Amino acid sequence: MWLNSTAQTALRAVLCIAEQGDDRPMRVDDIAAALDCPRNYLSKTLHALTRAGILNSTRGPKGGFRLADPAARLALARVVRPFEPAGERRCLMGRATCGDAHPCVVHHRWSRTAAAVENFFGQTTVADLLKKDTRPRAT
Amino acid sequence: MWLNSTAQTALRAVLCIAEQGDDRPMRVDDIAAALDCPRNYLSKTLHALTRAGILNSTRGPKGGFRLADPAARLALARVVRPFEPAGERRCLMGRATCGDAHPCVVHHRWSRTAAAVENFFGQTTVADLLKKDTRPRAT
DNA sequence: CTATTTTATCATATCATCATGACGTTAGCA
DNA sequence: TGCTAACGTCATGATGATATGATAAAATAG
Repeated sequence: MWLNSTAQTALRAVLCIAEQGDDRPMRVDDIAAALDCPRNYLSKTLHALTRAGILNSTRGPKGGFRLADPAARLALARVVRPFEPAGERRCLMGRATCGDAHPCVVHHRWSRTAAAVENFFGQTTVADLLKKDTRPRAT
Repeated sequence: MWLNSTAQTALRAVLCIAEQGDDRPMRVDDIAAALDCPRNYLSKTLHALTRAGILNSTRGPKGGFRLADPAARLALARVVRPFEPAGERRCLMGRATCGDAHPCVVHHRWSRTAAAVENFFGQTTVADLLKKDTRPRAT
């Protein structure tokens, strides 16, 4: 609905790594198996997360990926941002110049809702998602 | 950010038609000129809006497009819905089975925010956007 | 009926995203 | 040093969204 498939995979991969909590790095193949997603494409995605400072990668035997920061410090926004289209548009109608100064017709009505969404991604951490919910959960 | 370019064009086109308020239908070429967008692609988009019951089209001289319903009855959700990807996903992580019964790890946290967004599109009408704002506006 | 004006549709091109497979690079270990 | 396990990257293809141009179909005017 709101995230492209690469961003979804990134989120799921980060959760997968955070979930096992282990100190050992987790291998691409294991993550790919857990998520049931293509290995090489996942590799590229994980590498992008590494460049973004969200994961650390180590090569060679016993290598793999682990979180660069504790899950409680990792907001979903950081995980998702590297996979958003280049010139991330804030304007619902795609106007380049839209802002508080030169708003499009929807700007003032939309900006409250948009802020709520940004707040969700900015405030929710990976650790939050690992906490057991009151209801049963999966993956 | 939230709408693909076709949906943005659809919204702008509907606003353009609603804005002139005139009883005469508005021609594709005029709308395309107003929005500065490709004529034939816009034609397809307008035709999709017609199939969705949002516009009426008439062919031949004096033909064109006009709103099927008064702008006050036209929620943004109706304008945008025909251009959303086929199997519209509610789940942030793209899980097919995600719902209140079998939630993914983000479901309960995300659903409140998602509801706010749906509420925005469902409650805001085209007429709302035509009202003058307290601040200066454009397009 | 014919010409003109307009929407409707088709075939095709272009581009970004998603995905695959092959190969290169680095690190540990004996 | 040389083997092997793992990440890193490149070339290429598949798919869907976006866009263009040509042509068909409908309605009006004369």
